[in-house]
Amino acid sequence: MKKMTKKKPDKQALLTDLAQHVLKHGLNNASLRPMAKAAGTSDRMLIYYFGGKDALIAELLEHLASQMAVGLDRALPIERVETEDALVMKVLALMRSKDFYPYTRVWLEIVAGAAQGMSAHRLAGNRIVLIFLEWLALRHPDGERGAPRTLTLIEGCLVMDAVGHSSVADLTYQTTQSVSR
Amino acid sequence: MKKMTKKKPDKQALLTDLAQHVLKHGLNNASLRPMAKAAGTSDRMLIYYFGGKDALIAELLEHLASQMAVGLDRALPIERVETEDALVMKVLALMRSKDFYPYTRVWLEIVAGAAQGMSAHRLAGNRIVLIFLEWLALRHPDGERGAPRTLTLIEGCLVMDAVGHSSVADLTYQTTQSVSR
DNA sequence: CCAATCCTGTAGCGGTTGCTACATAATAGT
DNA sequence: ACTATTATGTAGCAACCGCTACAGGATTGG
Repeated sequence: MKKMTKKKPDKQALLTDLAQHVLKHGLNNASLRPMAKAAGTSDRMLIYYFGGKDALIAELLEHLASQMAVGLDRALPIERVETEDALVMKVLALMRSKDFYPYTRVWLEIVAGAAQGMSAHRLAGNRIVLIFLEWLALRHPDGERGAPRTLTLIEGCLVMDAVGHSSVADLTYQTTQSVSR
Repeated sequence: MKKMTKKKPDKQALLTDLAQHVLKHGLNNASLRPMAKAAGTSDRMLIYYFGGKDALIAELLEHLASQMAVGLDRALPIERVETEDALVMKVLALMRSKDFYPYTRVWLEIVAGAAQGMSAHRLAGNRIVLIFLEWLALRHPDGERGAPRTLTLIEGCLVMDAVGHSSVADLTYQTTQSVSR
């Protein structure tokens, strides 16, 4: 009974194609048949591999989180930035960049889904924040002590960007002058 | 030819019921037939009144924005709060409250939709931010100069909340001590 | 009162959704 | 070589989607 020989045919490759499709077309309207076509298979096979759409989405989100992690690591070297403002500026430039923005977009979908109580989204979103925090801590002038606040600020900026208020977002770090706290 | 007598039968009342349904069940999965049932009509009539689903959603988002505005005004009196941190704390408590959270939830859906390029969502989201900024400026210790940064911070906190990282959100204002900027 | 317009219910259309039944081909293990 | 397991295509199902055609009822202007 040696049945554990070939369990995963190429699931990883499949996931990469699926992620590609979702990054381009969004997570909400991702239905089996279009995704299957994008991955070069049939809906029939997707369900065969993953067991159902929910499971597929869960694995896909997990994959996206990892992919996002390596993208982050590759984008900015591990070295401390002088000030929080400079760090926010750099990170925002990355998140808005043509290459990375698809991830930002699907990230916001994950957040919305999590808020609606979808557990897979909540799980993946939670992990992504952890990844991000760790990543930030290595570059933040205050290390892991400063990362949470900075991340929160960045997320707020992404929200502003999404609804066409990038200028509001920029106001939060360009003006370093005194703010009564 | 006096045809302009009864143009809007009760559209406003309809919108209120529709909004109620969306606040409870989410914006993404809002399809005509369930919404119609929630509003006491038929999908047939919804399309007759609004012209189509897209137009309905657009009007609905507009309605939600207004409803949100009055909700905000009613929740906190117009008086300046001592510090930014205290203000953030108060606003967050509101956004997380049982009564208001449905709005927060659909707000995140609007943001995600806007990021996906849905114009109605972008429009409504943009307006909501303006409403929020104005509302904040009247309560912020620094007035309209401090509102943008505070709003961005709050939005970031909402994102953290959504994915189960409220503690990260709270770290951003509970610790008022020095942060190198 | 008649006719024109407005309102609304019924039924259905063409499309998509996730998923399954069935048959078959390929690939093993012995 | 035979058999058991795995892999994959074809066809289709029941449910839902937004929307429309049609008909009849209600209302209103003349």
